Amino acid sequence: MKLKSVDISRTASAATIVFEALRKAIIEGELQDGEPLRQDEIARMFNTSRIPVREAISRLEEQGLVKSQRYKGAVVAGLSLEEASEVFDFRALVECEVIRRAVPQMSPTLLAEARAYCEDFAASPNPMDWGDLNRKFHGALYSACALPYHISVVDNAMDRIDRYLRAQLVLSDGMERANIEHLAILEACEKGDAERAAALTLAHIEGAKASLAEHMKSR
Amino acid sequence: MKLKSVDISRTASAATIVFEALRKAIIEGELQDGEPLRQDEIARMFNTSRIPVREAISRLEEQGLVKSQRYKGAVVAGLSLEEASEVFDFRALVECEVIRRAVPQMSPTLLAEARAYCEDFAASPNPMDWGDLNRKFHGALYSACALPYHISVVDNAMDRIDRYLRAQLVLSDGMERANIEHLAILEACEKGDAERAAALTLAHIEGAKASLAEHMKSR
DNA sequence: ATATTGAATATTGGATCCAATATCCAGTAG
DNA sequence: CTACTGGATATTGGATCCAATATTCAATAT
Repeated sequence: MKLKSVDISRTASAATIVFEALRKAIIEGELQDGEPLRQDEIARMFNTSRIPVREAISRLEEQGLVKSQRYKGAVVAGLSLEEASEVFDFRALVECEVIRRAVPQMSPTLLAEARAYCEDFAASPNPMDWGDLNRKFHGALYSACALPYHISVVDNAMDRIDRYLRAQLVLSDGMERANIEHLAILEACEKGDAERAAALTLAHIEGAKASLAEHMKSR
Repeated sequence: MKLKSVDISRTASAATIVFEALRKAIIEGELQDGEPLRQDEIARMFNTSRIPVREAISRLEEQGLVKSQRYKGAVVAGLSLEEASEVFDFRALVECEVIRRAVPQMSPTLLAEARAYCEDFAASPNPMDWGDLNRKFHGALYSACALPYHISVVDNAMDRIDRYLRAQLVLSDGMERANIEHLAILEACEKGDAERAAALTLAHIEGAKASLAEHMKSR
């Protein structure tokens, strides 16, 4: 039978739609740290009832993106400088290993894809897109490692600090340096030098951590 | 005012109680891989409605302990050998770093506590307790590292493979070897030798991985 | 006998309603 | 004027009901 088929059983429930929208709003920084999430208000915005909203919020809490207190509601979970630093340390540990194991398995197609994201990142005039393209670039490289659990954990770590990185990319000269470092990482990958790619990734993450620490302290 | 006070706002909701009970049942292997979780049945067991049960299940899904399909329900998420192996590799990476950073900060009190768990583990006649005491031992050592995010991530990784480890501890001679390795790790910690503790932890985890692989292949 | 259809049942997803708790504010005592 | 009390309002947690989908199984056609 010739028919463009779709797996209907995987269509999104209302709860999933709300979850993804809230997650996006949080990691992009559209919802401020500490901002309360009112079930009623969100339900009205999505034209649904509070039940799927509650499910979405409880999932976000499990992901560490919101904190809730019984009968008081949920607020966006912000990170202290110490907490954010720890997440960076964690990323450094895991992402270095991921890219080390990814490099030997990168196909030319994948490298071309990563290069495209890298160039988009450098060329994009819209700061709102930087965070996305940054993640797409790194994600493309990491995807070659064939370690789905590692990648899912890194994604969650990234979710927690994404909004701070975005803010900092916009406010400082972080954009320029990020771009130079991306090119260096990409080059190491293209040459098949896993150790160098890992070392550069380490520097990239530690640099971002230091820069963010500077930025958060001054605030 | 002298009064033994309790923070009532942190008392557990029905959803939390169900979540924790299901989580425990899954990681202890009481619920088989692939076993469906019927909302109605669970609700009746806890004498509540399906609403908190659904919230519990959606949290479990976010933790990766169950998988659900729209309108079909949730089942306990089992791991293939490859998936389990990846989780072990991840644990090796993170737990080594955690114990390396924990060793310099271990107080005599903490070491005594860890030794107590270690001895309980060795002496416990009840296989049902082994998994618990094993986690308490490692958890006690790790708690000194003051890296709460790392620890929470390790906990989640452990949740995913706990039931397989338990089954294997019971069925093979894993218990004996685990005990010897625990003592060696503890000794390294007491001597303040972080690198040795990390190396022993690595061997401990890789040994468990190999042993589990053997066990899963034969099944 | 096997495959297909359609009704009956089971199960999940969501809406609405009620109860429990928190928050806010006016009133009152000191 | 300040601190406490009590009620009005807002918000969350849970129960019940309804709609949408899946599953099972009997009936039927080939």
